[in-house]
Amino acid sequence: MDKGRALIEPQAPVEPDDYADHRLTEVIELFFFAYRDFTSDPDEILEKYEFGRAHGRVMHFVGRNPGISVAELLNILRITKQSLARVLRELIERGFVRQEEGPRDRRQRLLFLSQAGIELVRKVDVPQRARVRRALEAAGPEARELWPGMLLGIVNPEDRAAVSALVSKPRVVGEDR
Amino acid sequence: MDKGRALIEPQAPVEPDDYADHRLTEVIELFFFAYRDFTSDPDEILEKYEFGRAHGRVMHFVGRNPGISVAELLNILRITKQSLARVLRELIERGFVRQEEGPRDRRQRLLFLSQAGIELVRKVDVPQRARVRRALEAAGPEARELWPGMLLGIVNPEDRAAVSALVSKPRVVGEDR
DNA sequence: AAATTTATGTCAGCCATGTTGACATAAATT
DNA sequence: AATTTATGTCAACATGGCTGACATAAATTT
Repeated sequence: MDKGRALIEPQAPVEPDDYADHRLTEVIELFFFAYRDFTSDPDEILEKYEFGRAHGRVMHFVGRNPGISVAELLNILRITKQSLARVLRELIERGFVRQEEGPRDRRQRLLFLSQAGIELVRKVDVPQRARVRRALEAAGPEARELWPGMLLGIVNPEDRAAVSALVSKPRVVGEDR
Repeated sequence: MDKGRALIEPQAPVEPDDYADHRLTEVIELFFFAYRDFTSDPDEILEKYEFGRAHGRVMHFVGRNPGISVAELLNILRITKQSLARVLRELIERGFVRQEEGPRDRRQRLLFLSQAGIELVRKVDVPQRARVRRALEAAGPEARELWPGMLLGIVNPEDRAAVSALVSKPRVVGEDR
């Protein structure tokens, strides 16, 4: 029903200003649609375990940062400790996450994935990674190098250094590949 | 505390497979962080009006597609009509959205932004557009052309045509620029 | 040693936004 | 005249956020 113009190469170039302006709208809307589908893969799998998106996020970041403290995890997720406590309790009770007393600071409860947790994270990652892989391949080699910088450009400037350090850590969960 | 490797240009190239594999993880995590900050701009402004993110989304897409039917809007948002009804009722009661009987099909309730709605959408858009503009500029001209295709590659294949048509429609809300 | 700060946990209640299921109405279509 | 479609509505429930108040143990400061 909606004809619209071609997405990648607009047929009739409009004025430069309008063009740049419209490109912003395009990216904003695509961001919404992309994220909507991007999150659907994990959701489906977690549902089978009676877990939600929040559980998936916690497991992901614990898996990527074994021994992370609760405070550090809170800083990544940007939620309150009360919100985290709920999902964390369930993950621990059901044996997907394990806590250890901090060796230096015994107040800390360092977080680790159990074997079950590692396996679930892997399972959740499969379709999501496949989705991103397809998008990277379709976009071509130049795009592959540009993706991370572009996404990082959306992040708040004051958080970029921390985010950059975090995402560039080598993979830990799934020592295989 | 976290050193990590440089994000954009890894210092020591690792094995090709590992590299590609890690790039996927990187993009997945960056997508989370980017979306987290991306949505924070609208949230702050809508809060002042005692509206939520859901109201913002409805106003955005109604503004972009004046005269859209409820069914079409539901198909964009992918939520249930009961969920939509709640926010839509508030938006209509408070005079940000207006309904008109469909001229051909009198069962339809076509949706339009009121003047107040147009103004609020513009207000909400300002920081979000600025954020994306900065990211586009920082990423360089090649990236600017690659963004939309890359994001579209994340969308479910069967929805791409519809999404593409939708986002490439010329701007309507904010006839100015 | 005592006082304070920090890391974490917990209880209780609230809010926004999603869900399902059932039913209602008017208009369009068969 | 019967059926389908577009929309709305009621009710109940789930998830994942939030605030505020308070508790405990360990580390740090005075």
